[in-house]
Amino acid sequence: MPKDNKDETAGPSIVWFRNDLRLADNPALSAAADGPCLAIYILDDETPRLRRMGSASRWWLHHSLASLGKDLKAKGGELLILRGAAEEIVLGLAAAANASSVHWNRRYDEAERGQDERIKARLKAAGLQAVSHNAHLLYEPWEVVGKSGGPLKVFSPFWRAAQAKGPPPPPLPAPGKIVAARVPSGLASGPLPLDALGLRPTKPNWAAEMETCWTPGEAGAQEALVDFLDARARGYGERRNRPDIEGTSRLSPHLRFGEIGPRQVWSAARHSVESGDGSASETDIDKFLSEIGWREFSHHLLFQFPALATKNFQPRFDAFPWREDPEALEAWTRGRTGFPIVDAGMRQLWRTGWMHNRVRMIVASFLVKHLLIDWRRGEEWFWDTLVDACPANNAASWQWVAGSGADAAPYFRVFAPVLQGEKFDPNGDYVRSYVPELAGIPATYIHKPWESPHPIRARAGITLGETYPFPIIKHESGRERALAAFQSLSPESA
DNA sequence: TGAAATGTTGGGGCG
DNA sequence: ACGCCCCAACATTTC
Repeated sequence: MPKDNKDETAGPSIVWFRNDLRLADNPALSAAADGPCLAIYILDDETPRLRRMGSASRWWLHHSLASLGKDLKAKGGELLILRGAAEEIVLGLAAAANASSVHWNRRYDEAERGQDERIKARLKAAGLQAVSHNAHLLYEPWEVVGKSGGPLKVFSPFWRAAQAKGPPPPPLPAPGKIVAARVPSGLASGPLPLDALGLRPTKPNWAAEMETCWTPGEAGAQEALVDFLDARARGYGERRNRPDIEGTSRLSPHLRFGEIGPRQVWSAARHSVESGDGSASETDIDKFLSEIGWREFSHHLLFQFPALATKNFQPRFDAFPWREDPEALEAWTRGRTGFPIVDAGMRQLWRTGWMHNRVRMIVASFLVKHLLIDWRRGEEWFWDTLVDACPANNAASWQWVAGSGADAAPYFRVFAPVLQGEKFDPNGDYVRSYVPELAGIPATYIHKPWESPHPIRARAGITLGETYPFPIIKHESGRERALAAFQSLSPESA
């Protein structure tokens, strides 16, 4: 960045916040905050082909923007909230403010990249600097390549190649002080109060419980990371699979909105091992960082294959005989499949905007294999209901489970909901907290209430088919039907 | 980052 | 004492 020869008479810089709602380790902000700057966020529901953010994400976004606004103000800056087609807004603002440069951190979704390219070209044509930075990933997708120079389609070689590039650069500090430039008047669409975006639910306030279990914003993200590394990272390799305990970092929505960046996570995690004051072992931390690796891999795949959310990565899956079954889909989304671990997961998602990763695999496998419903229906539901819904992770993970993805789970891997429940929620505590009608069933039967002796159900106040559903499909027959359906596809080589 | 079926082994009960 | 069966417990393969 031309720092030294900055023309003092030139106009302000603009920093355009997107998926990077933080002050620290934010290269675009640091570059723009060199002098007077305008910090903006644009809610763009208008540009064609841009995927409209889901409901749960919008709730999160509201609070994250509120937090960012406060944090900027504390440094002397100001966050301008805008709404509309970003291309016209950025160009219009840059002209009205007589800006000298516009900075942003890169996005990796195809439509978003296209938008950024168009804006960059127009800004440059207008004689401005338009500079993109990396805040979202440890390594740019195009930097990690195989020996032959091609994209890597299997996780392990990908992650090896990425790590072989050496440690990522250390995170940047937050700017010490920010000078807010004067907001030009007479903009076609001027700054709005945050509430005017209407990001929060109104009619039924379905976000009530979400308010109690999340702290959106940079401070909440840092707190989550520190809590995790200090107290919960020990034994991560095992504990991460247990939905009944707080064994994961719960950083996903913070990473999604860039309230914390992967370089900060990487640096803090490595430091906690090397300094010896973290509780976790080298193995635990490597396992944790490999989850960051999966996030990188998802973005790598999305970059190589932009249609990741809508098209099978393996074309042979185009012939898959998916079923239309609105009733089964509804039972799945509402957590009424009759399989307690599946229903608990779907209700955790609905109530908290998040689901434990192990349970995500179980419910996804159930939708795609037992119900034979297209993975895209699941992807769409998750997109709307997850606070961490991300174009890369959500699509890559669904394709992974369906078997249609890169380095995907083999088609014959069908999760058995009862066994998974018994293995990873052994006392049934997770089920009890999200399927309260089963609370009175003892651990022996909590994952298969239909097998419990009648007196036990009576004592627990359960009448199957009334207070809790019968399984909507028998596991064994669902499994066989799924295997037959997958068998009908042409082999991988074709 | 499965599950189920099938195969193998080895200890103990028992005729 | 010996072989036989049963069946965990583990290992392998098949889907």
